Order: sequence, then C-alpha cells, then structure tokens
Amino acid sequence: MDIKNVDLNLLVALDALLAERSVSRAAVRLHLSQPATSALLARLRELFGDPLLLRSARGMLPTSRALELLGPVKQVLDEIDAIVRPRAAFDPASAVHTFTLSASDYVEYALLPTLVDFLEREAPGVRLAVRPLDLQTVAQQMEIGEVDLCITGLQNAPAGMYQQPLYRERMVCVVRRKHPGVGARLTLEKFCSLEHILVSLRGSGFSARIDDALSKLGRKRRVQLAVPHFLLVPEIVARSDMISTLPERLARGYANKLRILEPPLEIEGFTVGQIWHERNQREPAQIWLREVVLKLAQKRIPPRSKLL
DNA sequence: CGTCGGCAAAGCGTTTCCCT
DNA sequence: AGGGAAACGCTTTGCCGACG
Repeated sequence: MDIKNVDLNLLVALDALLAERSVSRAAVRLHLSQPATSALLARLRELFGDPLLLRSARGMLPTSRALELLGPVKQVLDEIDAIVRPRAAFDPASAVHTFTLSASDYVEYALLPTLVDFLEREAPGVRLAVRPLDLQTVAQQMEIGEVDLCITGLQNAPAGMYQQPLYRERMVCVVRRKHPGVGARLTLEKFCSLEHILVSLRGSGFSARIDDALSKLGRKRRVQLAVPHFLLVPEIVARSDMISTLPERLARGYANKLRILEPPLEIEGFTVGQIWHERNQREPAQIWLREVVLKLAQKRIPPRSKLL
C-alpha cells in the first residue's frame, strides 16, 4: 500500500467512529451526513481488511484490530494537527522552552543575571543554554538552528542576519585599588608606561584599535597579555600592577577591587546588539525573547556616575 | 512547448427507503 | 431508532486535441 493512495481524512473518520462507536454520532462530529459517514466506514473496512465496527445488541462494537489502531491513529492526528494549526502566541507563564544564546562572557556578565532573574519570575518553564561566542561559526550555528540569538558587539555581526542595537557601551581603564603608580588622574604618559592586558575575542594579536589611536599620537603601549575572555581580566588586574581597558559595565561590577579611570585618550566604545537568523524572524517565542532582552538591556543602563 | 477548452470518469456528498 | 444501500447530482480530475 502506498501512502499517497490513502486519503488521510479516512483516519479522521476512523478516529471519530472509534471514539463515538456510532456512525450517526461520528457523522455529527465530522459535520457529515450519516450515509456519508457510513460510506467512509466502508472504505476504512476495505483499507484495513477488517470490519472495524460490528453491530451488536448494545450498538457498534470495535474489533480488536480497531482497538489496536485507536492509539496510533490518535497520535498521528495530534501530530498533524500540531503541524497545520496556526502558531499560538507565546505564553511565557506556561511555555516549556529552551533558548540557546551565544554571547561573550562580558555579555553574559552584563545581561545574564537580569535575564535569568526575569525568566525565573515570568517564565518558569523557559530554560537557557549559553554557548561561548565563536565568531567564526556563529552564523552557521544560527542558520542550522543550533543558536537562537547571538548577543555581541555589532561590529562583530555576521552578514545577512537581522540585528538590533541594545545599548551603547563605553570603555574605561582599570587598575588595582592600591596601585602605587597611578594617581587620581591617568595621564597618557602613565597609560603608555604600564603593562597592558588586552582582550581579543578572536584570540589573535596584541593590538587593538587603541593602538591605532596611540600611534596617531606618536605613542605606543606594551601589551603583556592577550586573553580571549573578559572575566579573567579584573582578577589579574586586581593582583598585579597591570592596566586594562574594559567595557564600563564590567569594570563597575568589580569596583570593590579595581579603580576605574577615565582613559587619557579618545577610545571608541561599541554598540551591543542582538543578532538572529531569518528563520527566527516570525517565531512567536523568538520574538518574545528578543523583546525581553531589549527591555532588560535598556533598563540596565546605569546613570553616568562620576569616575573615581 | 505550454495553455486552454471539452469530455468522460471518478469521487464524494445528499436524499430516500429498507432492514435489523 | 439507527445503520446500510441505492439512486442521484454536483464537483473534481485526468485525458486529449486545438491553438498560439
């Protein structure tokens, strides 16, 4: 038997017939006349080579073959129903869902705690999986659905994806609290004389845009350490005499261990944004997630407090 | 080669009537 | 009362030839 020769509506009729155990009542359920439903039963009998329902003194009784079919038919119809039914709006309170994010550890630090807190309260059935950001493969990961949403600096955004800015971040300098060589103000002289820690997400090289800016001023700095993670940096700075230039949100989180200083030269900040593939553009759950991330990201922007 | 119109056959529904 | 079968009618489908 070939499935393309089977009218799948027969299974709908079978489901109704077995549920009602009456052709007349099944007809009502199917919005058909009794004879039409009877004809459907005849076709089902031929298809399965079994009488399926037998007349008895107490009405129509299912055969054992019919009882065998009951469960699988119901399951198949439920699955088809789920495929063709229009998507319901995402209901965070009742939804059971797992989102996969890709983000740098800085973004995790800046956004994840408030996001997790929000989800705990508003969407208890929603889980998060966070993958480390790999700029080489994140586009492909989103394309095949391994990653739902990527949150990163928009200068890193892969081409051909939807993107939305979340907030603007600026860069500040940090040294350990009791650093002996740094006074109230960080001079360019001092900045260039200290040993630097550089964060390079691509894990390559010891120079960044700061170094271009410095060379235009005829200066240079010494980068002693290049790391691929942001969160490592505050700990190392707190235990050494090194300096680093970090996103302000991250630096402020370590204000008890670090001194935050205004950079002695113009250092361009960056825009953090969310990036997603077209496949997720109209998905209700994904739209909800993006709205939540946007709301929380904008709420978190701290007031421009005075720098130490 | 693709499209359109006519025709026959098949499919699927309803009404009506008969049987259990 | 309720299910099945026959008769009937409408719609859809498939095929074929004509035509641009």
